[in-house]
Amino acid sequence: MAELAQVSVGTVDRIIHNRGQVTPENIEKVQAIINEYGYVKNVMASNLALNKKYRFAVFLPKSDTIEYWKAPLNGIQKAAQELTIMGVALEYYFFDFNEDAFVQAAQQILIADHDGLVLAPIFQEAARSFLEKYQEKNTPIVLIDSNLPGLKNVFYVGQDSHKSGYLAGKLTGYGLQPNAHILILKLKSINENTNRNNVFIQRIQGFRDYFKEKKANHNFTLFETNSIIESKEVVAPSLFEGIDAVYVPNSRVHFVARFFEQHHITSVKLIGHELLKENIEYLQKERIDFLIHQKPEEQGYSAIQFLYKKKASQEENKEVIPIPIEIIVKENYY
Amino acid sequence: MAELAQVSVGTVDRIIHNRGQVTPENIEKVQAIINEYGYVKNVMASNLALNKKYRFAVFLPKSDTIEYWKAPLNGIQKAAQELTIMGVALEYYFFDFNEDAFVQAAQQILIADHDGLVLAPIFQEAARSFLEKYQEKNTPIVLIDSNLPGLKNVFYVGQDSHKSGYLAGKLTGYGLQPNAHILILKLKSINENTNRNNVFIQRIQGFRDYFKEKKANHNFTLFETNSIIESKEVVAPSLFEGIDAVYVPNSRVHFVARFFEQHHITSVKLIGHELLKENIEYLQKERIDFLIHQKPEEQGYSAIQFLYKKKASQEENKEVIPIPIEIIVKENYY
DNA sequence: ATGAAAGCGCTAACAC
DNA sequence: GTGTTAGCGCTTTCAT
Repeated sequence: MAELAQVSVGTVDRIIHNRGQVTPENIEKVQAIINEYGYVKNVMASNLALNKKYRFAVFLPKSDTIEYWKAPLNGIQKAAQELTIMGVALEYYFFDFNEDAFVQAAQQILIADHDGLVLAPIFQEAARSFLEKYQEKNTPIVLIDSNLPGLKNVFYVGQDSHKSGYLAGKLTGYGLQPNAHILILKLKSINENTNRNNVFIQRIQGFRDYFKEKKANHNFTLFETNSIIESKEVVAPSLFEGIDAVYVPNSRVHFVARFFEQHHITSVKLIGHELLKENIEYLQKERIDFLIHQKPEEQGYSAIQFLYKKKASQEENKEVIPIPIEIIVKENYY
Repeated sequence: MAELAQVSVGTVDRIIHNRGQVTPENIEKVQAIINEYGYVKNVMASNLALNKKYRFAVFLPKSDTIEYWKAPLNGIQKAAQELTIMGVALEYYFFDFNEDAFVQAAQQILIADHDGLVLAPIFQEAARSFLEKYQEKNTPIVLIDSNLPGLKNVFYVGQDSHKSGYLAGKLTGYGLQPNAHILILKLKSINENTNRNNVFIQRIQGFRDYFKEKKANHNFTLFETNSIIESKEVVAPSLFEGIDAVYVPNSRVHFVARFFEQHHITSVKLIGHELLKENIEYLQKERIDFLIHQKPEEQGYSAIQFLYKKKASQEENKEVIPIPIEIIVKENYY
């Protein structure tokens, strides 16, 4: 910078980072030049000189067994790649999908040393007590996928479950006749006793709220079941008799689609969540009408970007980073 | 890099940029180390040393009078801001929405000197002859918003009009009864004689194709009109009698929504394009059911990012950068 | 064919 | 309180 015009680089530096030790006159002189010439610091040179390193911990379920967790990981890796030149390095802690494994990984994270943490708080209680200890490190924490309300100093990049259930309600209701019969089919999954289950519950609540608010006079009927239909036997086709639309609040809507396919059930609308491969397959086959999701890759991506910005002190203050809710049909999937 | 392990920085540099002047032995030695240690060049240091500047020309209609053009400009500015530290500077050429102004601006661009160009080829013929001359500069060109087929060495970041019309067909047809009556209402606009008009034509074609392919047996009826309904008088409410759904292939769907509002026409589905303020207003009021768009900010953003990557030779080779087609309803607008 | 050295813009340690 | 200086990793020029 044009320090030549006035003083030395040292002084300018002290002023810019207001480390004090400068005469008011000088600080004014330099400020004037800054304003006049519209000086902006060269981030690259700065980073080069600082040679800063950021080490973030990523705490997620193993994604080689559960497709659902691949997407956020992809986003995380993409962000990591983009940010390596900024000195960002990730340390992964993957756990098997059970509470013991979660707790064990948590232990390791506590003894390790990082500049930030992103985690999916699958096991609510375990996550809570882990985070309480972790918070003493005074290092930013970003929750992903499902929230853990009531913790302060914890950021959230994830879905708005109630809102997406509400949207599902809208799409389901759109074009249905009055007195149509809707079935909410909550298929059991490994998430049954986890924090993810709250996501499904909130979606269902959102779904119901939509009809309560908008179609109250339409005499909709809502069933709810926890049946599993991975094997045909568990559910009888009769369950779907007289039903006009089925809403599956978790990612298992493809089971229903397959069931329809096998039993030649057509003309029942089918709405679900998440772009899992199998869901896409039935979307393409036009067995599923709508899939709703909040780009999970983007959640992972944003979480890492957020941590970086936070550390590089490029402001970034909001507590919740919203991810748009997207509507996917066969015709706009790509 | 670990040149210390072998030779001097100079030699390493020559190898990395293969400028020759190196013994095969050395090039092998260094290559080995590169592979082993997974060396990746520090882009920031590189840029610092190179002190490179990129100047891109942005050639768009004035957006202070036409809301439609604000969005891509926003995206462009966002990208510009992110890339200033990479030495990117933009030069804007805005023109009034007429061919003369377009041609005049084009002249200026031809005499100026840039490292890349992004433009909206509103006036097809004028744009064509301009681009033919511009291509001699041998500098990358990115088309935005509407394509100009048949030009080579020209990239496109924009919408897929046929596909989005097709999607509009799907959403319109979803939930309609057989024998429903659909009106395609093409409202006249300033774009009538421009390349943008092709966008609308292609959307309509996509819309029709959807019904041809999927609902042929449903006995849909399609009307088409070029009426303007900015003043009430032009269109009579009777036009909408017996109509179940209206599709407006351009961004003027809010005129229809307002017309419905004024004439208390309800229970006619309304589908359109673009998230203009006024369209959003009627989406919120539930007068418009669906709005389809391909994030125009993202188009602008991607265009600039593309140019930068192209120049910084970070590969980037595809000719068409796809922008997802998004479905917006009241419940997922934010 | 290769090495040495200056400089890109900024930071931080040190000397005055 | 202020100036000087080395060095971040890379490019480029100039000797050798």
